[in-house]
Order: sequence, then structure tokens, then C-alpha cells
Amino acid sequence: MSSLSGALTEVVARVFADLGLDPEFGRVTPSNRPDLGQFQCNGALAAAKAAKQNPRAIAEQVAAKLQALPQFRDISLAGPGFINLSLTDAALSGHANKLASDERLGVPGKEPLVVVLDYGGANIAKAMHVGHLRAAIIGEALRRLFLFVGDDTIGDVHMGDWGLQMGMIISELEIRRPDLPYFKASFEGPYPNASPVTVEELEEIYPTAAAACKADLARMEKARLATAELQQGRPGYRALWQHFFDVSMETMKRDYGALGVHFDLWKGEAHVDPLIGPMVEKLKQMGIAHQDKGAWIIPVAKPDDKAEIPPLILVKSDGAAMYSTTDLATIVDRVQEQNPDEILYVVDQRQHLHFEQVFRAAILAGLNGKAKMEHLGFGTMNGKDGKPFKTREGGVMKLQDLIAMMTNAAMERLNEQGIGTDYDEAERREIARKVGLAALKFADLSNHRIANYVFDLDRFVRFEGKTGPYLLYAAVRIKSILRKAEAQEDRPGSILPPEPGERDLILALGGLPDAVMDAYRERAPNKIADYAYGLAQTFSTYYNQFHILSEPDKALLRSRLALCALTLRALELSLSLLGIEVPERM
RNA sequence: GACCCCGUAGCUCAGCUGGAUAGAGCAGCUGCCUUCUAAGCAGCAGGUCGCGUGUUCGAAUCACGCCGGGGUCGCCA
Repeated sequence: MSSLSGALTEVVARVFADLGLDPEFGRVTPSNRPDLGQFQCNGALAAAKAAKQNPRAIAEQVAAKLQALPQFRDISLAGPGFINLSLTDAALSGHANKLASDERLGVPGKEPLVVVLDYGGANIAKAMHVGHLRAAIIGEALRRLFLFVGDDTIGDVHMGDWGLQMGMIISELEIRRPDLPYFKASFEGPYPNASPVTVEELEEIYPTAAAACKADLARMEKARLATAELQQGRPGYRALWQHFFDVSMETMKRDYGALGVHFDLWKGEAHVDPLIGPMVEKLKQMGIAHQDKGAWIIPVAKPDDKAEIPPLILVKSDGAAMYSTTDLATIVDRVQEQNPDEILYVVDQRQHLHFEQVFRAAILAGLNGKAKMEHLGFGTMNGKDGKPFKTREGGVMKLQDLIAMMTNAAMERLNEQGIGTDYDEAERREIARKVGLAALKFADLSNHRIANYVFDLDRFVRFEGKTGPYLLYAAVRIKSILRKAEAQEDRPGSILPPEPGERDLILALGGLPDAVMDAYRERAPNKIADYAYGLAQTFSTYYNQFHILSEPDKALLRSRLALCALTLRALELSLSLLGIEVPERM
């Protein structure tokens, strides 16, 4: 199946081809002039340019051939050669009935690609904060989208657990507690099973250490040395690292879990450590890596570069690996393990140059197998002042706190509305959680990925208008209607040719595949957010115009129930692709 | 300095593979709850699409140049 406009495109493209014109010009889209028609095709204008003919004449020929087809209620020409098309009500209901029996709601299937998505980036020893939010939310939405469209997806958290930050923490702990066995070179183990620090302590140690290193060169040197020694395999440091990893992993899983973000792989930078040595050796032998100022680098500049692209640093002059090294080795790992067709990096746009370097180096050395690599950057979350978001106290807001805040606001709303006073406490909490998360995710996903966006707490906590809760509300009202219908023994039936007020709803339902495929093609979840909002609005209009349950004509009632059920499925699918859960009632 | 991203209504944002009269939400103003959840619906008002030049029958959309904001530019991630 396809969308309504997709089906029309096929028809009109064939007509263009019959006229000896490029079928590409037959593209049909929903009309931006609903007063003139439901759909439009502007291809006659472009075709005329290419064929050096009169656009109006081409449009007339196309229209004449379309007239012979039964599905059109109206075909008209306007302006220099716009073709306006409207379907008969029978064609609309026919499409709606096909949708109702199609599991994929009209979205076509495709040959699966193996796609690795990298959207984690949480760091060991660092509490997750709002800065991790976008990668998680956008990445999860893309993973679900790719999976639904038909690819084999692998989500990898790719946590930060191998770089200089580890050396900072280890050296800080060594300064504070030099007596620990991990620091005694002569210690022959075994090391204790329990971690010497809790995750809360780690979350304090890391920023303290980072600040100290920034302020003091000698202190930084200590951290660098510890990093290099860790990577070279010093047993005490490795044992310590394992403790950090284990205690951090717990909270990381808790936080991603609370967000409803799933990963198939919980690998980190450290995981590819064994691959680094052989990879570096190979790159040296290939002559791709060069020694420069004590470091090993890979020049990646090209003659036609607009800007000078600095070389990738493969091995630092102190012998340690850095994130460019682990990112390359991670590509090697992924090619070995999954042999992906695509690797998508959902990472802050500020790292764009880094990925350009990594991709170029990977391609130079042929490390990427058949994989196309793509950096899907996203903008920064800023405060109202246009600077990166800070709490009123000037700190970073922890993810946990943000989620709690959204949930509380939702609970308050529930209380205000006086709704759900008869629900048990557990259900109320569950509703508040879903509403809060929906608000958070929808606010993020309805923005275009690449743009920075303003994180305004006051606005976030409002649930009116173009928000996640609005969408849940629309879905929940439909569920309520269907439950009541079920209780009075009325069930969805065949969809009848629509009355004028029903046409818009079917047209909106028929557009879902376009939204999904556009979002897929452009890796842009906001297209789905937009679609879902538009559909919810169209349904709300419908809901206010027709009172469904009181319809005395049973066939009509069953038709309307079917439209409701179909709308609910379209809404739930769109929302699930965004990672948003719908409660039964709210 | 070079390069990248952004600049659309008072505010927050869609729209950008060129197409007709540029859309939403919030804020403001008018109406609509004795029938399915008013977290809603109907309506009004609000715009030199940063500025300029160019390409085109046609530019918010493409190209070039400015202006403004953000970012990046070899051993942090």
C-alpha cells in the first residue's frame, strides 16, 4: 500500500509517461489550496520547462486523460498549469477501508538494511543531565522509525568510559586515598569485590578532578599518566575502572529506562580497547598513519576542502588513545560484529568536525566495510538567555529531577481537573508519568533536529496547545468512545463514503505513510510529530462536529466507530515511533 | 581569520528536493460544557520570511555578498 497522494502519484506519473514526459513530474501532494481541491500536481510547469512546451497545454492533456478515470470527483486547472484533484467519496472510503485492514496503515515495506544507531554517549561517573536528553530522545525515535520502516536496527549506547576523564578520576582517588590496594604497584591481589566509591561519590569526584586538572598543569599531567597506564593495562587501575563501570552502569540503566530509551548493546569505548593495538599497527603499515610531534596522526585533508581539515589524532604523544581512536576502533568492531549498511551517529552538532575526520580516516583505511556513516547532529538545549541551559542555581539539571518535575506537574493537572479521583493511586501515578514524559519528548521532537532550542521550564510544564499531552488526550478520548461503544454492543464496521465533515479525517489518515517515509528519508522525527499533531487536530474537529455514540443509524455509527478506531491506530503508531506511550485514560 | 549551523507573527517554533493567498502553539480579544473527557472546539487580530543582488514564468526555499546570533578549528569528549 501507500499513501493517498502516493497512489495518485502513480496514476498521474503514468499519464505523464504516456505523453512522453518524465514520470517524475507526476508527483501529487496534498493541496495547499483545499478550497480548490484535495490534491495538487504542479508537474506540468516543470515538464513544460524541460520540454519547451506550454505548461497550460500539458496540464490540459494530463487532465483530459485523468478525466477518464473513475476515482476523481473533480479535476481542474488553475493559474499557469496547476492541476487540482479531488477524489470521489467512494474512493476515499475505499481507501479508508483498505487502511483499516492494513497492519502497516499504508506504509510500504522495504528491503531491510542493517543499521547501527549510536545515540547514547552517557559518561561513566557523570550523572545524566539534560544534555544527554536530546541524543536519547531523538536516537530512540530514529531507532523505532527505522525498525518500523523495515530495517534491522542495533542501538548502541557507546558510553564514554575510556578517555582522559577516567585518568582524572583515578588520579583524584589516588590523591584522596593512596592507601587503597589499587594504587600499590606491588599488590598481587585479588582486589576487593566491592567498589571503593559509590556512584554518588563518583559524581562528586569527577567534576572536582576536572576542575583541578584545568587549573593545574601538573595535576593534569597526573591524569594523563593515569589514563595512559590504565590503557596499557595496569592491573590496579583496570580493577578500579571495572568498579566505576559497574556502579555507573546501574544508574545509567535506571535513567535510560525511566526515559523509555532502549539499547540493544551496552558497549562503551573501553570495549574496543583490544582492537586498538592491531588497528593502529595496520594503519601504520598501510602508511596511512604518520608520526608527527610525538603523536600518530592520519591526515584527512582533501585538495578541494573549503576549510582546512586538521588530521585525526590516532595516538597521543603520551601513547594514550583518545576518542577519535576509540571511534575508529568502534567502526572496526561494528563491521566485525554486525557488518552494517549504515552507521548513524546521533551526537551534538558541535562534534561535526570530529566525525568528518573519523569518517574520512575510516574510508581511507577501508575500515568501514560497506557501511555508510552519517552524523545526525542536533542543536544545543539553551536557556531563555540563549546560553546552554542551567538551573536557577546555575547548575546542570539532572535527568531524574527533570522527569520528576514533569511527572509532578502532570499529577497537579490531574488533581486540578478533578479527573481520576476514582482511579487507584498506582494508575494515577502511571498516568502522570506518561503525560510528563509525553510533554518532554514531544517538545523536543517537534523541533527540527539541527536547530538549537530554548528550554523554558515554564513553557514545558504547560500541557495545552501543541504538546504531547494534547496528543494523548485526543487518543484517550477515542479510547473512551470505543469502550463505551463496546459496552453498548456497537463495534466498528465498514467505512461508508464520507460526509463533507468526514473527508478531512480520511485525507489526514491517508497521509501517514508520507510522514513516516519523509521522516525516514530525512532522519527527521519532527515530521512525525507534525503529522501526529495535525491528525489529532483534525480528529478534534471531527469529534466536536459529530456526536458519534448517539448516532441512530447503525451503519453510520459503525462507520464512524471504524474511523475512530483507525485514527486511534494512526495516533498510537505515530506516538510509538516517537517513543511516547498512551495511557488508557487521563 | 577560515569553515559549519541558525535568523520566519510580541514569544517558542514548523514549512526550505522552487509553485497558487507563508502555517501552528503560546500570549491578547469573541463565542461554545443539562449528549462521547473543555488538557478541547469555532472565530478575530497579529508577517518588509535578517538585508541586498542574482537565477527563474515563479524564491521563505537555489546562488553570491553583507549583517546579527551560536559553534568548531591537532593531542578533552
